[in-house]
Amino acid sequence: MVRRLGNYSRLASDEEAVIRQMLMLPVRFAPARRDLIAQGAPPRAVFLIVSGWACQFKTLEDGRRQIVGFMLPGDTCDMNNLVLTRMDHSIGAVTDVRYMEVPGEALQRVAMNYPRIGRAFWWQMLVSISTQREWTTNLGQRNALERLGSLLCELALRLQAVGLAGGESYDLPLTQTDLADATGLTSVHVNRTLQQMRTSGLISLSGRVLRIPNFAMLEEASLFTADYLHTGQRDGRRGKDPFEASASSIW
Amino acid sequence: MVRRLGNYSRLASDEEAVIRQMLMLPVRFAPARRDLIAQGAPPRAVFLIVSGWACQFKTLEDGRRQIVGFMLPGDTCDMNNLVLTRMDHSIGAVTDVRYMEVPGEALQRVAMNYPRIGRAFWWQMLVSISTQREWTTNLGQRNALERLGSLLCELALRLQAVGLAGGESYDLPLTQTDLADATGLTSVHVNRTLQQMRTSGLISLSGRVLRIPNFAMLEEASLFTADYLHTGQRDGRRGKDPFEASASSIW
DNA sequence: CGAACATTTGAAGCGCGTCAAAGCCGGTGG
DNA sequence: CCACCGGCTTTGACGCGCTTCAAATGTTCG
Repeated sequence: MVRRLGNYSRLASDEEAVIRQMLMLPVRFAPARRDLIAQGAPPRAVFLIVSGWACQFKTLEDGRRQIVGFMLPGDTCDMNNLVLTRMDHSIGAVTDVRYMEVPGEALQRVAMNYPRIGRAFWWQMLVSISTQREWTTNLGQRNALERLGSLLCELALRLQAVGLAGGESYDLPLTQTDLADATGLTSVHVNRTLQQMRTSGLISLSGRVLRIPNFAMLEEASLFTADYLHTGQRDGRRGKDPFEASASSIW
Repeated sequence: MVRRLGNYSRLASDEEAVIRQMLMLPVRFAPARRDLIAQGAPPRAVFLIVSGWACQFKTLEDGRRQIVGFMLPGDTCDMNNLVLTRMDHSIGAVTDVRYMEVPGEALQRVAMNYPRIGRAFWWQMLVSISTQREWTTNLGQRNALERLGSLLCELALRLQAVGLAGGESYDLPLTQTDLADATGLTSVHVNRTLQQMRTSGLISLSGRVLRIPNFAMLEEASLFTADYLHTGQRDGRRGKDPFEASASSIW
């Protein structure tokens, strides 16, 4: 689960041990659709997703809702919690979620004492900013098909990075309403656009299984490039999954 | 200029001195519309804006452009540069810009040795994530008037935080095309929407001077809330500018 | 004074939203 | 095992917000 960090900075075994040590924490549970923490609440810790999907979202006064990011297993929320005094967004469970609440001090201490780990935290935080910028661009410049396509590409790569997407398909537990809230569209239009993507062979989606028969084709149709995920290539390590071959075209 | 940091964490005079020391760097210059650094380039340092406005933007393959944030005097870009290997966005000068390139190592060293300063950096970074989330929401959920209104509110508060907006007006060097690229609209529609905002008395804008006669009214019309800027209230210090009175209603 | 650029205006069209109703489940209880 | 229910998906008709294209009108600055 916390191989996420290993993705960013190669960790020695003692460093891994320290992390595992830090994570000797009770595993909490939230059923689907329950909030882990709500906008406006005082933050209490850093959330680490153990299993299931969660999402970060903001709510406007009149009820409109924007999902600003998804949290997959191994992801942590930003460290908002260590410094700021109020949550400016909520974190909600998409599916049943098992998670931990890691005390800020523990994180800070470990990050201080183990520079490589600290560096991994930094990396993670920068990637999350970068991703947020990409979402901004997604909503500002892309049309419905491109938005959905880009989102599905991002999820594919992120899931695969934690071993939850093999081959060319993955489990997509989002409803069309979730997709709508994430892409700034209506669920009706998401539905129609997904159908269009199906008939043009970009994806197949039934039940909760999404299949992307030709990743490169979807990337192109969506104007997706994976650079913003900064899937580290600094030390020459790359995955060998079929997915990645095309995703890494720009590197 | 770097009272920005002081906004986040009250700094002792020796800490201020250290920062000033670190900033004994040549002041560089970029004319309006020139890029400070381009997407794809290897990052070289952290940019600190001394005077003028810059913007961060992403460009899609087909030329569409999304401004993902503005950098005002006193702002630094994120520390992308210390960790990641490629810029995933460009930084461009909106007006003539004077700026510095602060070496990553210097920043790191200072942040390590002076915890309060380090904390201020953290704060700044978290605020920038938070702002990016707000922009995502802006583009995803708000209509043209609300998007423009929210942007103008944000700029008002940020300018005022560095002493560049007094009373109820400020200098807005953005063209309508810039506003369009930032809000995901076309410049034509920006134009029409601005007119509507003028006739309804929300703003007056001529030349480069923007006036917001009634900040609270604009906030309400735009569904703007300033919480995401996290203008620290942790130690009871608040500004006393007329602007702020209304902006802080939710606190 | 004239070129380049920013703002403004008009007319026409399309992408996406809205509203509403109809299928399609999976789950629950009798 | 079936009846029923609530939530998700799908479909249709219609309308509006915003885009597109094009041209006119400032405005700035060499």
